[in-house]
Amino acid sequence: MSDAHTNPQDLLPLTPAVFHILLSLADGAKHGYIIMQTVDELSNATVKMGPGTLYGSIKRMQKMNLITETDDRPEDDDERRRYYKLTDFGHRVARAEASRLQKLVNSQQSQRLLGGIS
Amino acid sequence: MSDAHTNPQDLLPLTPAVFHILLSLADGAKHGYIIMQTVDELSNATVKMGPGTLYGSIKRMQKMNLITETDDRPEDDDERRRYYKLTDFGHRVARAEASRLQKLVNSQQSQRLLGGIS
DNA sequence: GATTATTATATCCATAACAGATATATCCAT
DNA sequence: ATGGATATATCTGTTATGGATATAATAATC
Repeated sequence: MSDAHTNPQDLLPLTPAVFHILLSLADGAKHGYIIMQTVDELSNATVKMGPGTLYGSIKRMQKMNLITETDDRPEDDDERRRYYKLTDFGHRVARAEASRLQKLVNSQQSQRLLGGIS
Repeated sequence: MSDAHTNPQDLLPLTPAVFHILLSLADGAKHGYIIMQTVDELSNATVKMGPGTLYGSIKRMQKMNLITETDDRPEDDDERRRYYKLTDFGHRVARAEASRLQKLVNSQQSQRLLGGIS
């Protein structure tokens, strides 16, 4: 569709909200409300994602083909819930962003702050 | 002034622009134009910070007491240049943000993307 | 069974952050 | 002296975010 020829690098850097949503979906499909809670936990309550940011981001991420809605759900599940999962492309983009951040925090400059190097 | 009693954690998460500027100042005072170039290099040209973002961020960061302007400069230096350095508070905040990101990329979810864990 | 709190999605609006264009002026090399 | 790079600064439009509000279904309590 709109990816395939798109280099994941071209989407970097991701906005923090988008990256956190991708991260929370890394271990499987989730619905919006759980995504919010996961982000809260994952970030030790540092990142508080309100509904505006969440559902707005979800819409944009669908257009970018980073995530798709899935019908896969448990039986007798709350029907209000809408589940989303990573696309292959979304997975590649998430990996690229994780890698970018990893390099950043492992950089000379970051290590100087954290460690430190003299 | 406005910090001292402020917990660095309260300012997290930093915006990417602010964090990159703090990072670029981690090894010493720099002037704006060099900060821009440093950010470009530091991010492997992924983050391109235009003048609007740079000088706007610098203003905000001064108000937040993350950086201060310094008179310390080489002799016969281009007088247009304005040098900025980290405050102690800015240093602590930068360290806190670096630490937060480090935890994030070392998290279960990130490792799953990068590695991976099954 | 009625009532309340929680879960869940969605939109709206004000603000903040950002990207890019424009402006201005100095420095440096040719 | 002319032109290109350096350097700061502001302005404007766009995007992202946070928080409030709305609505309704589910679950818990009484």
